[in-house]
Amino acid sequence: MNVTASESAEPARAPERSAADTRRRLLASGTQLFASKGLQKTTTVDIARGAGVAAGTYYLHFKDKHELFREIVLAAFDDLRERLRHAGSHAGADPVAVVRARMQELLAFAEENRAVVSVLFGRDHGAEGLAEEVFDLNVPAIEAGLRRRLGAQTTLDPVVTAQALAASWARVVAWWVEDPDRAPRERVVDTLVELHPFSRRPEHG
Amino acid sequence: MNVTASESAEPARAPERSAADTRRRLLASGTQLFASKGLQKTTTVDIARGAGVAAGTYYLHFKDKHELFREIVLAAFDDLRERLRHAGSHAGADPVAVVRARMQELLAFAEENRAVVSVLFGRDHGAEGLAEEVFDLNVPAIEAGLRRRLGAQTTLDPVVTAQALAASWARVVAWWVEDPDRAPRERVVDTLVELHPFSRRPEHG
Amino acid sequence: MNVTASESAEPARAPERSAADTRRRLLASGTQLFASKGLQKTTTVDIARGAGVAAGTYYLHFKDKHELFREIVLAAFDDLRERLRHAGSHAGADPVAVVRARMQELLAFAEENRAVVSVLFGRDHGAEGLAEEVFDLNVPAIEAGLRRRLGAQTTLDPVVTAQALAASWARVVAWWVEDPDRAPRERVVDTLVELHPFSRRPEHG
Amino acid sequence: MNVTASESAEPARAPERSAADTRRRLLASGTQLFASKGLQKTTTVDIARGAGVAAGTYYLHFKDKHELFREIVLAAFDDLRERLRHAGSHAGADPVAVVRARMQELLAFAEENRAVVSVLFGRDHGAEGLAEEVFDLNVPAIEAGLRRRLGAQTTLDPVVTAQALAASWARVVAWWVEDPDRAPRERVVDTLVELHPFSRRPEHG
DNA sequence: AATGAATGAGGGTTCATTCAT
DNA sequence: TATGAATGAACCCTCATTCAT
Repeated sequence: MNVTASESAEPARAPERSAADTRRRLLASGTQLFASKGLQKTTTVDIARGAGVAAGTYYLHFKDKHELFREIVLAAFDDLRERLRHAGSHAGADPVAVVRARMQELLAFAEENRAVVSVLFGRDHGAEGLAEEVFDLNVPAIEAGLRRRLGAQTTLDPVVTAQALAASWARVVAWWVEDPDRAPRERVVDTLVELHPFSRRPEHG
Repeated sequence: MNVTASESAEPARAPERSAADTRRRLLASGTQLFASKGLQKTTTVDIARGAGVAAGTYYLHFKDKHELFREIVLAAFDDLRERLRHAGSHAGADPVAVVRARMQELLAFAEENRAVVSVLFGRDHGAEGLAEEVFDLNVPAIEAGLRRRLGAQTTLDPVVTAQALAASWARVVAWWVEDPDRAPRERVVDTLVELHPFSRRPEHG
Repeated sequence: MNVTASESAEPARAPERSAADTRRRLLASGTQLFASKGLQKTTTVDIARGAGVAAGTYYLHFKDKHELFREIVLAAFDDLRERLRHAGSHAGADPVAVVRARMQELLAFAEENRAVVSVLFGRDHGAEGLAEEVFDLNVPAIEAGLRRRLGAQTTLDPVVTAQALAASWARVVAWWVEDPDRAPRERVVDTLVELHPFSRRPEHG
Repeated sequence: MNVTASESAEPARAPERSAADTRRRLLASGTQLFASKGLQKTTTVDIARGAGVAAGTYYLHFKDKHELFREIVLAAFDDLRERLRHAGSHAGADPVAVVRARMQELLAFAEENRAVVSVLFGRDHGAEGLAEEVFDLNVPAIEAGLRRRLGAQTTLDPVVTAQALAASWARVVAWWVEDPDRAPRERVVDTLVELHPFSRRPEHG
């Protein structure tokens, strides 16, 4: 990943104004701007300026305005998905515990990546549907989990439920991230867990 | 204005290419386009063309590109809100029955106003937040209802729950309206009702 | 010109909403608007509205936007010219007395026709040069007067002097009319008279 | 930046199609067009074309249509004011000599900057009052000069006189610049000097 | 890799003028 | 005469993208 001329003399330092670094700074600048103004009101020139480079430099790293957005969204989703998977697999066999672990992880992620979460889940700032599409990719997984657990004994339609859950998580997390003082983190987790169908007491006694 | 039943004295027809009619056609054209391409990709020229009038005519009826959008959103929300209120007030005292009546009304509205629902609840098409803002206006009402019913005996935070519910309804309705064959209407209603906290069996036997 | 149903009972009154009246009102509305916003920022629709008629009515009375302006300017100049001629011819043979009489008349006219004076002499509001052209038509007359009186004995070029005088009168009158409290009318007259070359004491004794 | 006399080390030429150069060409093009057609009839596209660049390039250098105009007017007035001040301060103590020096400088300036003078003093081409406003800024200085010299012994009101003089200079210079053959430059100077109140022989003997 | 000036298509908006009623 | 909705050309301005250096 790095360093053109690292022999041994320089223990760690390198001309870290390298291409990779510029790319990183463009990503950071873009994330910031997309989170605050949305895709459509953010210009490539703004992004470049925010990264401290000239306008044309942007196009050495990304083929057009949308590629940077795509990159941010895809990387963030991959990261988040990985964290959620991991959180779930460590929670034991109790489905409610898994849900809780995942909600906790979701809010932790949100707290650490506020700008990114705004881009992913915030009300559209002209995102052209990418974030939404990627988001939809995860709905089937939710649906599968529901099917597995709920079986046939409820009136809950798994597809509809998956849509509902995904939307409520996205909304709550985006809302909370805007201002984490709106509610204590644990309260949010508790509520999301409680709202989940798995928390529902068995149909009969 | 209501020519349909005119006596006979009138020569024949009124200027039926009246301003009000053009305005209506612009609204229809705009709704269609906003639903399919979003606010930002829709041009005033498109809207005018869709209404069968010249570009400048748009501005005789709406002061700028956003006024038409505002008009659609505000009128639709007013209409919907009224229908929901009415549905609720006819459902008796059982809170679950109220929820069910409202979900039914919501889906009926969606079926009758597919394009409008896309604009209201669809994934942002560059809506500049108006639909979202208006939507938020309704969250407090949901929250108040929750507070009244849930009391202090649950772990559900009313604010968080309101966000979650509003988001899930919006998403489900937008998703369903895209293609009503995705699920039978009653199935959707049942699911939404079941997911609502009021359907939850009381905490203690 | 008028009256659909005037029998005889009404001695003098007539539906003075006749064509001539509409025309007059358009002229008045235009004068007002040209004076306050200038030719270019005034729209024909504004003029019509100001006259209490529909947009299209304007074109029944004036062939285009400029004809109304032309009318105002030409009529006002004719009126002013006539008044100045008359004032001069009543002032006797003393050239300075003639100048004084004319300056007095000019300021009287200005006071009575503030809006019109703004249009005629005010700083261009996008007047497309008509007022200026018409104004120039009067410079030769001033020049002729100077030639007659000054003869060859001065260093004053009559053409240059005529330009200078015309411009100073126009400017002073427009400036004064904006707010007549800026200087007492007689003071303005005295100054203009004093500045006129005829007030200059003879070259030699 | 000043390439003209570069040694030899430099490969050959700098990007002489530099921003500063383009900016200069836009200013020149704008001055030309404003002088001939006025602010309002000049389009930014015209200006760009006149400068040999694309339409959008205009906005890299000026934020809107008026900024270029402002720039021209302000720079020209600054320049002119400086030259007049300098001319006056070199003319000795005789007030008439000062006036003469300034009138000479004014006409020299006009001859060297015909287009700019048209913009500054020409009959309004829809200038939106900027030139006029800036012009007015100079009237108080004229007024102060008059007050100092004239004292209380005349009937001349300094404010009115200042308006009259400023207007006559502006008009004469604009008129003369349109076609300098209209009068020999010295003749114009002589006339303006003679018309100035300072040239007036003392009130008594 | 980087620069940054330049490009030019395209969108929103205005308004003088027309014309069917 | 009057109405007033409609027209459509034209203008200002933005910004994603290119390219010579």
